[in-house]
Amino acid sequence: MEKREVQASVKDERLVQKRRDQMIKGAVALFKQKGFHRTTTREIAKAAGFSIGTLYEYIRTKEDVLYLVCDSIYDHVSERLQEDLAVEKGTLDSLKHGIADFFQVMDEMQAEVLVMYQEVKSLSKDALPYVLKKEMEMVAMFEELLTRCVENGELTLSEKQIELIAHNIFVQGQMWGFRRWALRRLFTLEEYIEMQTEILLSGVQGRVSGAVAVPEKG
Amino acid sequence: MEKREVQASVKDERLVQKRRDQMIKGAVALFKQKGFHRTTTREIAKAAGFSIGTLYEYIRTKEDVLYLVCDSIYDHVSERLQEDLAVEKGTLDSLKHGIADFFQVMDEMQAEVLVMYQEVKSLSKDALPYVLKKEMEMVAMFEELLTRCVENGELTLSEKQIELIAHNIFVQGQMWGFRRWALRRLFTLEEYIEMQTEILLSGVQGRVSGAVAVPEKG
Amino acid sequence: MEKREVQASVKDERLVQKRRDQMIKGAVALFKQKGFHRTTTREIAKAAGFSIGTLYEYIRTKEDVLYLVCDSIYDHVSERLQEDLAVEKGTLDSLKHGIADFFQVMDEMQAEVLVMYQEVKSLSKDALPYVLKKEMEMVAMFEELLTRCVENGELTLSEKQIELIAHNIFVQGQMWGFRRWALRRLFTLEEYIEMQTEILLSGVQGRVSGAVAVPEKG
Amino acid sequence: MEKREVQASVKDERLVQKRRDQMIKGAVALFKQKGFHRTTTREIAKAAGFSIGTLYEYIRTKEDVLYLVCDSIYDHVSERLQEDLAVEKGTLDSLKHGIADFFQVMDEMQAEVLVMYQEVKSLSKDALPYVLKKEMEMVAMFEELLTRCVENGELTLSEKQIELIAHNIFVQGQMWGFRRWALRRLFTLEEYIEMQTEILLSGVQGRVSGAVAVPEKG
DNA sequence: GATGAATGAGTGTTCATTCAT
DNA sequence: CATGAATGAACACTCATTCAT
Repeated sequence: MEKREVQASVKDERLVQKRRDQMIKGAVALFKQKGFHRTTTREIAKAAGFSIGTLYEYIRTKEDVLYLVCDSIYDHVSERLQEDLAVEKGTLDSLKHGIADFFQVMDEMQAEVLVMYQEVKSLSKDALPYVLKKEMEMVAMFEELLTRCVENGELTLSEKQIELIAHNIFVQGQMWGFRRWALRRLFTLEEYIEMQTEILLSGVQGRVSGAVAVPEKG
Repeated sequence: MEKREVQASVKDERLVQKRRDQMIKGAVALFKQKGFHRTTTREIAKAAGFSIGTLYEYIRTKEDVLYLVCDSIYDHVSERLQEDLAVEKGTLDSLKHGIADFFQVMDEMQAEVLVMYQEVKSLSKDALPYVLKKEMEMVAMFEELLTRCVENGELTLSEKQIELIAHNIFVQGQMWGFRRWALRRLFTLEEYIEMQTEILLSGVQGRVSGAVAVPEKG
Repeated sequence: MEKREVQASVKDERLVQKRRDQMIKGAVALFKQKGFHRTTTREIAKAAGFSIGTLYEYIRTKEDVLYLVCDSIYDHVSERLQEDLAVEKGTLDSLKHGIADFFQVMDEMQAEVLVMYQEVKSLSKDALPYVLKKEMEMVAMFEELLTRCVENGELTLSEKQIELIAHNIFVQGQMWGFRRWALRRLFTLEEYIEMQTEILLSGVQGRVSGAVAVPEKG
Repeated sequence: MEKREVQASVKDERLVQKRRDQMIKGAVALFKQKGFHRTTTREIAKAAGFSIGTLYEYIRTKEDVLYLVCDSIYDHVSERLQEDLAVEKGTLDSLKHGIADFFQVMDEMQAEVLVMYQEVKSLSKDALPYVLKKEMEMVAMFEELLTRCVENGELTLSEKQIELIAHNIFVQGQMWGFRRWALRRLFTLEEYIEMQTEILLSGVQGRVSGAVAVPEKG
């Protein structure tokens, strides 16, 4: 997908990237603490280590910062997931691995995910669709993983079920990020990964053998 | 739980309630449209049908409005769920019914849920814990439903599994509300309810007979 | 002509007028001193005797202040000129009287005229045509005075000459306002009025009979 | 008159002149379009064909650019008028020629004149008197032309009348520049020149003999 | 001499909150 | 109780100017 460009006055691309990285890092910390709206551009500049004037050499509006943050998050997550997809297997193990990886990234990037999750709606009508599309792409990665398993005969799932389960995985990943105040008291990340995967696959594998329904009938 | 009081200058309790209802109704519409931060107190007053001066007779700060909105939403949802719990059954059907009901409420109150979901973090350190506690109470209702099923022998689940699944149900309910831009294209509410329930229970029921795990072991 | 409305948040029309009068008065003084661009809205508010917040209850943008100033100037000048036109004479004396009156107003409103003259171009594409139209109306008043004299046989002038002379009168009036740094050293207002009128009419009357110069010599 | 110096860091005088010419040319175009205040130094630099850093090698403040522009305009106009004065005649025709020339320059340099006219007041207390003096010098040229005619017996005018008429000529010239939105619809430049000259001289000649109107009638 | 990244004081504008009527 | 005019702290954003390279 085409990158939605955020205009900078400074020409040196390397410098732009460096400054934006500083910016994003500072902004995430602030947004996490006080949210996008309660954070001022001056605070962002300060956290990034430069002046307000310099901040505006690299963005055009405050919203650009938010967009840059969201974009960077998705980039990181996508990159990680792509690695799992690269291994062309279609086995249950590769699926499990993908899920575990995703949950792990969500754990590592907890701050960023939280921010993104609560602030996307603040994006303009211009940037929102772009970010949403990125999200769909990530869901699509899980659809891909699931489809491969189905094609491999490891799972029996309808198209719609694949889509729903992909969404579930995605949301459960985010859930670990933004409900950690509740979940952390109950589970370690490893437990969470294991238990969610188990629930997911036990329900889903059951469909392979039709055995699930038996007790209900019996 | 103790109600966290929002102070009003007006003494007449009935009037206070009436005005706040007007206020909440107007505020939800506005928050849904433009979010808490982009909505001004003047707009809230106008949408509520009275002047800015009057608004401040019934609240102390803008944040009070948000708190009132959140509180009202939870009240509505809780009330609805309590009805399901009231019927002391512990059958799978009653669980299914509870889930369906919850998803339905989430659908009906989509606007409110969305608002609450994206704006809670804007609550002060004072109000946030109170709202979070309410959320825990709702999750606890599902734990209760699940526990009864386990006690009734309809399901076999550990304590931790109950808690996780309760969270899952809750999050999937919210998911219908705030991911509807993606889900609505794939499922009707009925399909969504049916499919999610199926996945949830097939995984979970499988545990009753141990049949699910077999393929994994084999 | 339709008044171009400047929107106010305050409803009480009388109050709006009062506050705007304060505002205009303060603004003219400031604009005269430092020009529109170098004057801050805060300064305008202070000069008007209220806070910056209050200022913005009566206008929407800084430019509104400029428009209000221009509008008010034209209103004052027009009003004064209308009185001269009201007396339906068409004599040379009535023309002289009109010119003298105009120059006098320009003298009295020197500050305002200077401001308007130097700052109109700062008006937006929205307000500018409206102000220009007002200016044309004022020129038209002199055309009217001149036309009556021609109809009365007091002067012999072509259509085009009437238009040009009307413009000349208008510009000479302004000239007294914005070139006073040079003119004041040479003439009193009375002298200026007398001499300009003489030049104007001697040239113009001369066309009728050539008699003009005679009485002066005699 | 002493040139008011604008300090430059660069020593090479030829280069300084070259860069400033580029600068003035670009600045006039921009000032005409958006006025002095709405034009940024960056825009000026860009229009001039070099960087902001370079711009500041040749001026000290933004205001210097305005001064340079004004100065350059007067230089051009003066130069042109000096040519007319050089021919030491003192005839009515030479006066007419001078007026026509001035109006023509005002037409050609319309953009510049407009700019200068509307922005002089933005000059600092330092530069303003200098520019005003230049203006007086130009008025003085017309005084000179008129005085010669009087000395030659072609006109009969008092000192004060000479000064006033010189001002009138000057202002009517500018008027063609900054009121062209109104005048262009009524007159061509040629018509304007002819009609203004006629009015001016008929009034003024009339004083000599009262004969002015005669030829027209006869 | 030329460049352009960095700076931060300053600007127009908004909006939660108060309080006299 | 209700109103809405008044307030001013706070904010996003701009731009003239500097200076290290």
